[in-house]
Amino acid sequence: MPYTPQHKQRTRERILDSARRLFNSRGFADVSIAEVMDDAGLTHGGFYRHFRDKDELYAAAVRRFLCAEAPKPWRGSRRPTGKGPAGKGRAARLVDAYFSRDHFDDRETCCPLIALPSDVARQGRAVRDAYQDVLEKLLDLLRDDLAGPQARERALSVVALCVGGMVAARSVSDPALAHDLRRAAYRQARSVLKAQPC
Amino acid sequence: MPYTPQHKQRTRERILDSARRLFNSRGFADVSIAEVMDDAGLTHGGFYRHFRDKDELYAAAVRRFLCAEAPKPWRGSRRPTGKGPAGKGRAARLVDAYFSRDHFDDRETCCPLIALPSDVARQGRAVRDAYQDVLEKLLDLLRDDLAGPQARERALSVVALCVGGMVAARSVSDPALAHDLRRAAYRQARSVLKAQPC
DNA sequence: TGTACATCAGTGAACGCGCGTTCACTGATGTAC
DNA sequence: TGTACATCAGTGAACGCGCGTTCACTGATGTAC
Repeated sequence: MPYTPQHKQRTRERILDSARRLFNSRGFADVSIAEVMDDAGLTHGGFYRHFRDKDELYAAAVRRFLCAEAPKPWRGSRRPTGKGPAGKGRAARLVDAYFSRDHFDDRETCCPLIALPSDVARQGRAVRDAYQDVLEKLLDLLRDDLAGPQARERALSVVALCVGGMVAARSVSDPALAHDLRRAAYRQARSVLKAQPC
Repeated sequence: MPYTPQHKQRTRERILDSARRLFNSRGFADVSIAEVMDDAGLTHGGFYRHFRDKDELYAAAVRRFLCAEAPKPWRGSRRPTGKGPAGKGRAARLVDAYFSRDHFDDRETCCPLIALPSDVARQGRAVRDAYQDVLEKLLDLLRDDLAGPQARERALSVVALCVGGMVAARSVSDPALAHDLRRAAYRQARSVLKAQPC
């Protein structure tokens, strides 16, 4: 058994990190396998030692966000503007980070939920499964911090606000409108988190 | 002057309708100019009598949704489940239609805001301008029906819920989760419409 | 009214290019002895 | 401990294909006379 199994796995992870960044910023169709391999420091021919085809790479790259150590916006970085109220819950910190300017600007390592949704909607089951895994992870993190019978419903609304606020803001050309969309969705999400079932 | 100017414009509109449906359901990169022209009953060579390049077609196809006579979900069709309360406002009827099962299933002639957002986010200015025009149209329709200083902010939140709820639901593989996302975003949007600033 | 003409929407062959995928190979490395 | 070997991760040329775009052309039609 030449090379250790760890060697192959590390290479695979390098390929996935490259794929994740390239797909996030340029989409599935506009990124070639050769580019991904080149970015990972390899040549294109070796690709098929690691993945069956380009679709399998896509699904694995979407899911990679979960495995990547401490995904940026989910680390609970603090709110960019001023100091928030003390004793903020984990869900609130997550939402702050999700709607942050940094996360908006970060096209490469941002959450795939906002980088790829309409791309993914047209893909096959494997890719949508991966997208769903990421979405459910976000949902769980939010729901853990909410109480009451409406917890899941409220968490689902917040997910919709996260995805919609960010993805619509990115698709619009006027930065002021983008900012307003992001802030309005953010405030609404925060208010859903705070609200007793009203 | 052979052919009437109307002749050329009608052809252009046929091309745009084909492009809109094909881009909506399969995205920008996966649809070829030849397919669009073929769908419009033409051959590919004539394309450049109508558009400078494929990007210009994309921008025009996104905007086409506004010109298309009575865009489906915006016509204020009634809520699919039961009879809503009488005297429903235009914004409420719009939101009902937007989140309807029909609109969710309609990949071809649905609103481009949910069919293309992450695609558009990676495109140049012209395409994002077109996307913004559609988004602002939706925003205006909602805002017209709201009052108070928070009207714009609330309308922006509803737009984020529309886009996020629908696009996330479409990108997920489990139909039950898709349904829950769509319903949660829908209820939240309705509650934002109803709410006095709370 | 009828005819010759100019225009230009639409045709279809051709172009260069980059893609996903295959495959014969190379060479670094863990294992057997 | 040292060496021969088998494995298989990685290389790079090659394949067939479809793409966006160009261009010489055709032929339907409005206009001038």
